[in-house]
Amino acid sequence: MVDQSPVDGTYRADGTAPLSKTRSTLTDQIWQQLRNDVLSGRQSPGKRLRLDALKEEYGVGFSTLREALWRLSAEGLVVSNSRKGFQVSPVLRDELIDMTRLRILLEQMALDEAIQNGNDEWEARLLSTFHRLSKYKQTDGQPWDHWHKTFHNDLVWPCRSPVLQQLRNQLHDHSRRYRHAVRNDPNRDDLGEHRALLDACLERNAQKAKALMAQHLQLTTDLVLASFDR
Amino acid sequence: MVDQSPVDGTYRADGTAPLSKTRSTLTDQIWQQLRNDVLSGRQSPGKRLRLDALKEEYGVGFSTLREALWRLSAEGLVVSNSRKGFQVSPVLRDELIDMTRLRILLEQMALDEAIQNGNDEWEARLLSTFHRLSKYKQTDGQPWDHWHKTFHNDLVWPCRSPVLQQLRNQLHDHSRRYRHAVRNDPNRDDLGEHRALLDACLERNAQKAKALMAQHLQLTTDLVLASFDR
DNA sequence: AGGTCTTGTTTTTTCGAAAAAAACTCGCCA
DNA sequence: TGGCGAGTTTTTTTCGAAAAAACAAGACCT
Repeated sequence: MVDQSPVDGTYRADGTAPLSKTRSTLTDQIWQQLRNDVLSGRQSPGKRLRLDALKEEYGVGFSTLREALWRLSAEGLVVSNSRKGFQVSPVLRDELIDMTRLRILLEQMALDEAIQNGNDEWEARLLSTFHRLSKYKQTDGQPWDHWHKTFHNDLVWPCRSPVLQQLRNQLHDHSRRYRHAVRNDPNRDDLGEHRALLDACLERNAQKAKALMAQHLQLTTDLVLASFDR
Repeated sequence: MVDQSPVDGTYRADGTAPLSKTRSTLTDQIWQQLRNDVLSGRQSPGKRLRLDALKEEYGVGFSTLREALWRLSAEGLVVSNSRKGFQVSPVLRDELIDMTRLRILLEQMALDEAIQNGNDEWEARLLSTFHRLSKYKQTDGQPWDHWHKTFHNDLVWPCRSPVLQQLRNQLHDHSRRYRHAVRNDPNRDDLGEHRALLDACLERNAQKAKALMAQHLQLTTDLVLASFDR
């Protein structure tokens, strides 16, 4: 169970890795790129991933690609068809429903514990991240995605269960693939929903926060499902 | 999120893959072998995995090994230290505690739904698997591990949530690494605990089953923790 | 002694070539 | 028409060599 978010949590618009003492390996970089492309929908669900084509596209050798692909396949973002190459995991209506149900449960669990343990630093963090999130619209793509994920992570920041955090992240990332499949509803008040969550946390009102979280996740899912059925 | 149990669920004492139309790839086989060795403790926690040594030990080339290792690293069974090779993930007291808490919750959730949906086929399956499990002792290693996992999977077989099943399996496998770290307590009644779970399910007594499950998992954990502190 | 520079050794990372499979083409036949 | 099979092309899988990085052992300096 490796933490699957960028190592240091910093966000860079161009996707470059931050400089550090030890340069990261190529496999790592390509993994990150591919992962991002899959999550953002640039590599669309179900698409066959031919090694030759990827070699061109990402400018690296076979082994590097295959290492990255196996990694993604263990995460479930890519499926490997024995001896018939790789393919971006398809999106399935039922999986989305199933996943959302689990997500709601896990997020609520984490939220409960977060609100129990929350302190000043938490509040500061939340406000700061919310402020940053408010600068972007969902249609802004990458930057919005980044701060959105960060905000949701910050919401449950005081929850001291790495395993739970890990599972949350796993499901969050998977959901992103679905979210990107649809154009966003223009008369939905995204920011408002997040502000409501923020407020409930500042009030330490666990019941309210959990209810809002369920609504928030369910609403997104319903919109995606609606577009599925068209 | 790929299902991480052997593809077809059959068990073979010698660990050979079942014959099928399309032979599986070498990477797949090595992944499975390495995975098993890590879970069974044959490759002990924290151990540095040198490529050269593995090349000898498993008789395959670099790429094959690295693909398998990356896969395991995505599952969290191995950690990759950028440019400093791989190592079996160490076991951590806190992680075990954390994981157990989550496991209890997920298992209970699944159990609830299973008991709701359970039917005749379920009962037959459970009895059959329990019978097979009863033929082995925990010290028998692989075969016991196999039927033990199968039994726990069968307990929640009617739960129709692939995502939940997936997460359960993930945590179950991880726990196995901890379980194997200790000699089993001789005056613990393993089989009895499992029979009690079986009975509660046949009675469709969800409350009882959930309580037993919590006890079952917690007891194992406590034994492991005790040996940690020595 | 403690630090650090140099140099040689080990280990990991990355690449492209060769082997092995799979997919495709096209002619043949029923 | 539709299925079968030989031969060809494409694509994947596997390997070992070469490059790059990490590590270890002394030599030297303060």
